[in-house]
Amino acid sequence: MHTPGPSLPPETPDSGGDSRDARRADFVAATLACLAEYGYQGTTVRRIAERAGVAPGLLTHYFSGKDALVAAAYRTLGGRFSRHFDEQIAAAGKDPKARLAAFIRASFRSPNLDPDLLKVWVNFWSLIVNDPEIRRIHAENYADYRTRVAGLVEAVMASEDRQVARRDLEMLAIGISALLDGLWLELCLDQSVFDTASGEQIALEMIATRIGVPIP
Amino acid sequence: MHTPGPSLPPETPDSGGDSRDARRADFVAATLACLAEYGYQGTTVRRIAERAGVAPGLLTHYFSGKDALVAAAYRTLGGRFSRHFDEQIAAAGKDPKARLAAFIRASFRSPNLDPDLLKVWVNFWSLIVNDPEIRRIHAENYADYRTRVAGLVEAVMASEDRQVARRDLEMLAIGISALLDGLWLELCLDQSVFDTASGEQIALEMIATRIGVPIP
DNA sequence: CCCGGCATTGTACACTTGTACAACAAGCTA
DNA sequence: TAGCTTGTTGTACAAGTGTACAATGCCGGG
Repeated sequence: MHTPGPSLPPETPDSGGDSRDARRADFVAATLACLAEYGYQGTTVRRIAERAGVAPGLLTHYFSGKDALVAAAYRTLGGRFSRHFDEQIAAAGKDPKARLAAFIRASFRSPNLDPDLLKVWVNFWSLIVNDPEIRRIHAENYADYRTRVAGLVEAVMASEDRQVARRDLEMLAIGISALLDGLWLELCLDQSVFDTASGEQIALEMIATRIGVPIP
Repeated sequence: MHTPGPSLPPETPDSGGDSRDARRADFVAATLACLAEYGYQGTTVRRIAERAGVAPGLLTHYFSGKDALVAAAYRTLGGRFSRHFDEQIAAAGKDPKARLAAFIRASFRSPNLDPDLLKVWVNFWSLIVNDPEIRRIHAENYADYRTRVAGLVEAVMASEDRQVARRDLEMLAIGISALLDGLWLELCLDQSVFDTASGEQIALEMIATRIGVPIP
């Protein structure tokens, strides 16, 4: 799957080389695939290695251990989501309402709502509770998320000549992200009750009425 | 902790006796305690037995295996929550708005928001994804939950002489339960961002504006 | 009083887990 | 080509997993 040899020797001590990062990315990809298919319980070092097409022992050569690999996978997935949101918002142009709508819709469209990714995400949620490192990453992700939501809402309000107190904006952001998380969660646990299109509509309506501004 | 001997021999084949149920309840309690303290990973048969003050081998005498015990624990916890909701709603009297408010408030008050119980709940969420039996139980719980929410909202609307289509009511119930679940989730993952009082307020405001009726 | 049937114990078993490590392969420098 | 570094393998190891089971204790009914 990969040419084994490194093309260049490490130049600086910390930038461990490009091929090394690519190999680490392979491990992360294999880990996410295993989490999606087998859950955290079934995501063993051996299965990850098998998925990556390498020997189990190689893991400790690229990561300090399984925990570090899982944390890296969580970081990667969070970054991927974040980038997806940024892209969709940017693609919506400059109108604040369109940007908020694009963000909400992005929460229910690929690659975010790939059922496999949802399963992975729920697994990470359960890890947050007990693993301090994963919790630290979550705290960052969640803070970024709330900041993003608050910014989008603030822009919409400003465009309507309405001022919102900072604290109200924060509460609003918590409520909106909770709604999206909750819809996401249930959609992940059981996709037979409602589908992504319904989830999108529910979120749009609830958020629009809450901030008192119709969203296109 | 328990008198070991059975007080009465089994009368009928299926009602296996009272003491037997009590013993099973002990196991369930120990399992929930372990889930809260160590997470699912750390909830081993040996630790459960230690918590219950019995030998590990006794588990298979009361349950077909660890999976069955965990499923029983999930069922127990869901039932406990459900009962808590019923009580709080009933205690609120007959006014539909007061009843809805009581339900929302109950979501953020003891025993529901005991941090330990939240940790347990998140662990179960991650199990739903991969365990069919747990998923089945969740489907029941979630259906009951939505029915309850829909009923409360419908009563409020009726008291305001407003009719809501069945499908709109269902979507409303999904949105409200998603909001509550999302707030619950974040409150569980990281209690430093907002507290239960804020969560309660956010939920009340968001739901009240959504259904267009102020909630006391 | 003894005895049959439970509840309960402690342990053994087969298996899986994450990690460590000696050995081999392969390319670059000199 | 020799030597060195690095990637990679396969396996071994200790620890821990859920479960099965013979043995023990203890009670109530005859």
